[in-house]
Amino acid sequence: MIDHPVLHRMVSKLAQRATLDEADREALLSLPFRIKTFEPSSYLVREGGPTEESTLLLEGFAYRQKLAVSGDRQILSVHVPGDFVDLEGALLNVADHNLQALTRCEVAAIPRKALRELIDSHGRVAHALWVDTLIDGSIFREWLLNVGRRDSKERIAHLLCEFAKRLELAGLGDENGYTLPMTQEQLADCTGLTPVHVNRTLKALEEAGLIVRSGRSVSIPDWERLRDAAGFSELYLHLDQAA
Amino acid sequence: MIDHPVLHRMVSKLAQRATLDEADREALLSLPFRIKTFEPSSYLVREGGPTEESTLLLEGFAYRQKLAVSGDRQILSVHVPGDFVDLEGALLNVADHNLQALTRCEVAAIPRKALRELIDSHGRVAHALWVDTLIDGSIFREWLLNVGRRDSKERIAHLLCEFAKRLELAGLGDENGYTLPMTQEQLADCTGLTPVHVNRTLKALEEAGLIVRSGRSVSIPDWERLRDAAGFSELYLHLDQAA
DNA sequence: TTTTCTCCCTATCATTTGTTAGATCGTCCC
DNA sequence: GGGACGATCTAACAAATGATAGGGAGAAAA
Repeated sequence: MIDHPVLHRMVSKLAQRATLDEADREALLSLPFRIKTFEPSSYLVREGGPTEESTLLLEGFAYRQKLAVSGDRQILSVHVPGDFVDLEGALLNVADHNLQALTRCEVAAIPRKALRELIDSHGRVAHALWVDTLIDGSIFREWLLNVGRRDSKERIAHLLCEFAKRLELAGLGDENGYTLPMTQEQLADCTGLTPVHVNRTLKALEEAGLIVRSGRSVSIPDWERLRDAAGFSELYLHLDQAA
Repeated sequence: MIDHPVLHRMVSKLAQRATLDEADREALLSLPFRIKTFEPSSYLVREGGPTEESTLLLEGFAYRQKLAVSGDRQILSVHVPGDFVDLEGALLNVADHNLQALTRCEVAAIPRKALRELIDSHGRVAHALWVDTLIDGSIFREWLLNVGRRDSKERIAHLLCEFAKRLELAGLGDENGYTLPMTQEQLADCTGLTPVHVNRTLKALEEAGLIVRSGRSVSIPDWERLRDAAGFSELYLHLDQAA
């Protein structure tokens, strides 16, 4: 067991999702793992591949994606440090999507077997992890609404709102702004748009005074206005999800 | 406890997802519940509302949906008899989406409290139910890809392929065809299209010989061709997911 | 039978978004 | 400094999809 600050943050996050006693925390912290580093755009997991390990993201950003037969890519979710990505891997036999590094990132890779033993022996930990996957599911549903039924401005604005909230939780920004670790092409793949149109849309949002950009930093002069333009409501993030 | 055939089908489905012993099955079958009937388009659960009960769909079809502020609706998933819908309700404090009856349907409504006790006391049952929610999550991801990165023909074709597989599993159709319980407007809300365009697209699929329609029955003269046109691969349904 | 209602279907036109092709800008590397 | 590179940004045009409007068919109700 190593002593990485993100590990502790992860444990406190889980502790909000189910009542964990000292033994539960202990069991979580003594999970075996290997530290691995991935370069930007390298694959952590491939669709159709076996699921040997789950990964706790320690540093950097990663995303899940799937490819259409046309080769077009859809980004399914973006993960920040502290996220337990690919928890499905412990329970499902085959990966149904790809997991790719967004920035250079460092992860703790936990063997499937150890994780399953933890789940089988520690009901409350299993409960907390389950809630984690349910919140992931809620975010997928919101993205589905985003891509299916919002126009490009709302769509991008919504994504920016979600990042603001989630980066704030991860201690990497706040409602006033943050540094977006994505290219416009990746934003396009999150929203089902083309890079050209993302560019147009960002420009339009900026002209409307909803955001101010400088490089990849986004600042949000008026959170309420951006939120309203996006139709954003944080309900789906289940931030209240205490035990 | 009543003796509904769908209950037993549900238990065998779960038994494929984790090893369940006799006590586990017994516990599942003796969950308390109330039988309720819902008329088409009535709400079983409302977004933002409390989550008092989870519902096992016994007969009929239901769907989850969310509304954009514009009033546009996105259908998130469609459920068939035997599906344990709204299992999130047992673990999350607030519903993040609506659950609506597609056809007249009959459900067993299980109190949140009883379900949580079952989960806490029967680890293997919890495991099986967790896997169920993970497969739901996988389907959300595929829908996200569908809506985000497939054009209208592929999108509709993909939806028709998924229904074929899932209705087959529920004993309500097969790869040769089935009766679709949805209007074109609802298909539009599943795919992020407009009803007019769904109509055009269905016509185009029929003219291409990929499907034959008669009322709401769809027959599939050549499964391989439809599958290829849709870019459909059943991997994401995790049909293999045995213990 | 007539009425009413919902759904299906189509035509026409409008709009959003996509495509293609480059120009520009900053950074890294030599 | 001078490329080389990836990312951003723009313009002009094309294509897919949306909006509006209404006809028609079938089922249920009166």
